[in-house]
Parts: sequence; structure tokens; C-alpha cells
Amino acid sequence: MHNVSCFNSCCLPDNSPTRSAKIPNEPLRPSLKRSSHPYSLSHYISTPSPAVDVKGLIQPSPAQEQRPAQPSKPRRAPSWPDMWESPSGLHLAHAAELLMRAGLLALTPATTEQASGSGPEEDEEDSSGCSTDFQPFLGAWFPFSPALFPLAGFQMGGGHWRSTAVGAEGIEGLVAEGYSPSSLGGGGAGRRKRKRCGECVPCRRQTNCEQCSSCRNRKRGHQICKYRKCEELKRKPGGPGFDSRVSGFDLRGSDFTLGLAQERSNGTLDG
DNA sequence: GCTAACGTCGGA
DNA sequence: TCCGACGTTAGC
Repeated sequence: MHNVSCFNSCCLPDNSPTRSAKIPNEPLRPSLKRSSHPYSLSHYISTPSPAVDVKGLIQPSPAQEQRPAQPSKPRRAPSWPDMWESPSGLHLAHAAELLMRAGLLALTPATTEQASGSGPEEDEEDSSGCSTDFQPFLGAWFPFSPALFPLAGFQMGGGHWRSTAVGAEGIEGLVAEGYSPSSLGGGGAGRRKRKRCGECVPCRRQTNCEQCSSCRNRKRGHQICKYRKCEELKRKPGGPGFDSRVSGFDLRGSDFTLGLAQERSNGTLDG
């Protein structure tokens, strides 16, 4: 049990009515699912930045840097999400990613040396906890801590990070990182399915409610649980606000968030 | 081939 | 506008 808002199934009580044996299609990047951090959200919120050694968060200590690589586990080539996962940096990384998707943050590419000097060796340290304790609160604090993100980006950002707000550059960057053009909703002849973002609150839910019409009518409806429906996919492609990718920031005060809070208070929300 | 689930359409 | 049904796509 990590905290009250942990979404991982490990934190669900065995007798939880919402805990289903089968968890369909988890789109989350593993790195986002298995991260933990020494500081909770409340720590970031309540502690003025000088009290939190941001530099220390971003630049691992020698001890951390000297942590031996795990030989039994072949390391894949680092991609930018990994590079952003310092021992304590995922909150920043996640925040920065969301900001960049929203076009609110642009990063100057780090030097090759910087890009290769950190990141891939640290990501394993984020392996045992939950990263979702802050999620519903993103909108409450990200926009007010802009200085953190360029800093984090300069130190940890791998290579070609840049704003993905609009245009071919953003798509190109995503494609380069393994997102297929089809999954991005672009290109390709005919319609292509978009994929769940894996980062919004509904996506992070791991269990179906079994109560909504979609759950009850799954056989014929072919629809995912309403409470797990990706916020991105709810938007019409090409419609207003689409591709602004600001779902993470719209959560505050949204109906969904309010419902989420209510669910949590009722103990019906997973994690 | 099976299953999950996105996209679309038509009815309420 | 919402909801259900169905075709279709995509992953396994």
C-alpha cells in the first residue's frame, strides 16, 4: 500500500469489488507506471523551492550515478521518457511532457554530453512506487512552477526535445520516439484508431467499474468503461481543443475530477 | 482467430 | 446531445 491515491493494482485491497482479475490493455509506458519519488506532491506544494534541492533532484548524487547497472537486464536504447526519469525527476518529467504537449513549454536541446550523461541509468530507481498521487492536482501547481521545467529539461532532456504543440515537428518527434503515425491519428489512408494517451486519469484507472452502460453492455457496445475512457479520445479529432493535449491541465475543477474525488471519498476509485 | 476498444451512424 | 449498436482496427 503506497498511498491513498495509488492506482496500481498492488494497492488495491484483495476484496475490492472493483478489482478485476483481468486488466485490459494498459497503455501506460512502463516508466510512468512504476515510478516513485522521495517527495510527495504535498511536499512540492508546501515546500518553497529552496527547501527542495531541485538541482539534487535533477543531477543524481555520485552514489546514484555509481549505482551498478543491472547486468541481467539488457538495457534498451534510451528514449526521451527514460531520460527524464531521474531518481526523483519523474514528476518534473511528467509535468514537462504534459506542458510540452500542451505547447506551453519549449526546451532547448541539451548537448549530446548532457543527454547521454544521465537518464537511462536512473530510471530503474523509480521502480517500486506510485506516481499518481499528484495527478489530479497537476493543474493546481504546474503552471506556477515554470522555472522548474526548463531547468529539468536542460539537465535531463535528451536530444531533440522541443515543443510538440503543433505541426510536423511535434509529430515528427513523437514518431521518432516510437509513436506510429497511425497511432497519432495522422497520415495513412482511411481512418485510423487513435490510442489512449495513457496519462490522463481515466487511462490510469486499471479496472472497469462494471456499472456503467459501457461495462454492462460490453458485448454489444464494444466500448471501454466510461470511467476509463481516455480524455484525449473524448475529443473530436480536429475539433476545438483537439491536439492541444491539455487534458492533464483541464482536470482541475473538471466534472471528471470532481467525480473522481467523489469516487475516492466513496472508496470506489481504484488505488 | 480472439478480444479490446475506437469510430461512426442512427435513433431517442 | 446522448446513447446504443455495429463495423472495423489493432494487439496478442
